[in-house]
Amino acid sequence: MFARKGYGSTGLRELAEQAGVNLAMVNYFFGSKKGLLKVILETFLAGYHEIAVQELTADAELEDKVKRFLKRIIPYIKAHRDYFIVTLTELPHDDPDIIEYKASWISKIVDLVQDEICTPLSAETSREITPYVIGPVMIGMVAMRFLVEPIFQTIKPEELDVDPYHDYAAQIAEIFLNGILGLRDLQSEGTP
Amino acid sequence: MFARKGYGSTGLRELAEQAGVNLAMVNYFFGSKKGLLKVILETFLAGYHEIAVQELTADAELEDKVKRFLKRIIPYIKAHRDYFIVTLTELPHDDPDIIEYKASWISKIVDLVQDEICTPLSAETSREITPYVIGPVMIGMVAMRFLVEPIFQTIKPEELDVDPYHDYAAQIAEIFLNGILGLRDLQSEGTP
DNA sequence: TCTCTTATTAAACGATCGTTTAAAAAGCAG
DNA sequence: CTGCTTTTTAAACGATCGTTTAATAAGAGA
Repeated sequence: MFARKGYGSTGLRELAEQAGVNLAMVNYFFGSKKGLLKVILETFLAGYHEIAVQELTADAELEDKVKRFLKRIIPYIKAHRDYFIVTLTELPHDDPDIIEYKASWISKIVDLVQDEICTPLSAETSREITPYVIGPVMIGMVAMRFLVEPIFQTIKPEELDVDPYHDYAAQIAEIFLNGILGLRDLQSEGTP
Repeated sequence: MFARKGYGSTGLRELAEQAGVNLAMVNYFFGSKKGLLKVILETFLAGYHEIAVQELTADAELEDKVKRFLKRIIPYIKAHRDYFIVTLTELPHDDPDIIEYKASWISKIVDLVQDEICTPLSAETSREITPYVIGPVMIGMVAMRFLVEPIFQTIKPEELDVDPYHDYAAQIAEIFLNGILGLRDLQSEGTP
């Protein structure tokens, strides 16, 4: 409901009703409405970070690590789409508590991108890109699709039967790696 | 206030107070709270679409068109950051009225990307990518930075004095064009 | 069974929500 | 000034908000 209607527009009564529990249970278990939001953020970001650590710190080439990361993170986002949308769209909102909480997670991911992508990248190529550029670029490439998908379903209903995410990870990986590495063969696997 | 607190969490009384007008004026001029949201969406999307038309339908090479588009659209988003955040973060929310309204704009942009990027791309290279992939990818690359910037300012306050968007358009253009074209010279202009 | 902790409930709290109303103020052509 | 439209105001509308309270029910260990 947070993902669909927005955090602020979701009432706890309707939420409790849909969950099949009493209204007071929300505050009893989560402390407050914001506490419920925090659990959503925590759940998604912890899972995201775990995948990033596992795939990006692996002992492999930069290219393979990025490919494997994308091949895992895209199904992860797809499976937890609502949590992801909440995490993303509630990002800039002004609660200092929430901001600082997310900052602690994102800080870890930034360090990871720095060590595992930016540093190897400047060694392999002559390119110097900060994680503050490349991080949002990578996430943005992957993520925006999920945000606009409800609208795409409105304007493109005839192709809804085929999986729009077929080979999506491979396509994103190729574009991203081409983008940061500068040169790649056009006919790589996964893309027609 | 919509960008900072979220649409649903923003009250019209506080909004009217910050605007220095009477509460009833909002409904008098905008009809409803949702009407105010629509004006924000209309304003941003109309400006975005206009830039896309001007730069992407120009008589030039695909590469130049994309570069020029990004060089204009990034300052545009930067200048209308709040409108952009509202347009983006209120994207998937479930009001059919809002969904259909945005769909009409995004449909135009999708057609533009199809005609001006995807079609020329499949001619120049052997690559077939739909606008439903490449559109979100391009916007996502550009946009995510603006979403996470408040958090970056928390975890990276020491570099706040330098403009984080210096050469940003050129960097994004290079990564994106490398990404979709597959091969590019590493030492292009604008990137150290 | 008894005791103590945990879970669940209905009800009410004060506050704020978006919207509407009716009247006053301002603006303006004739 | 006069008549008429547009703008602005204060007040109130009913509804819903997140949260709390106090009482009851359920559960679990001794």
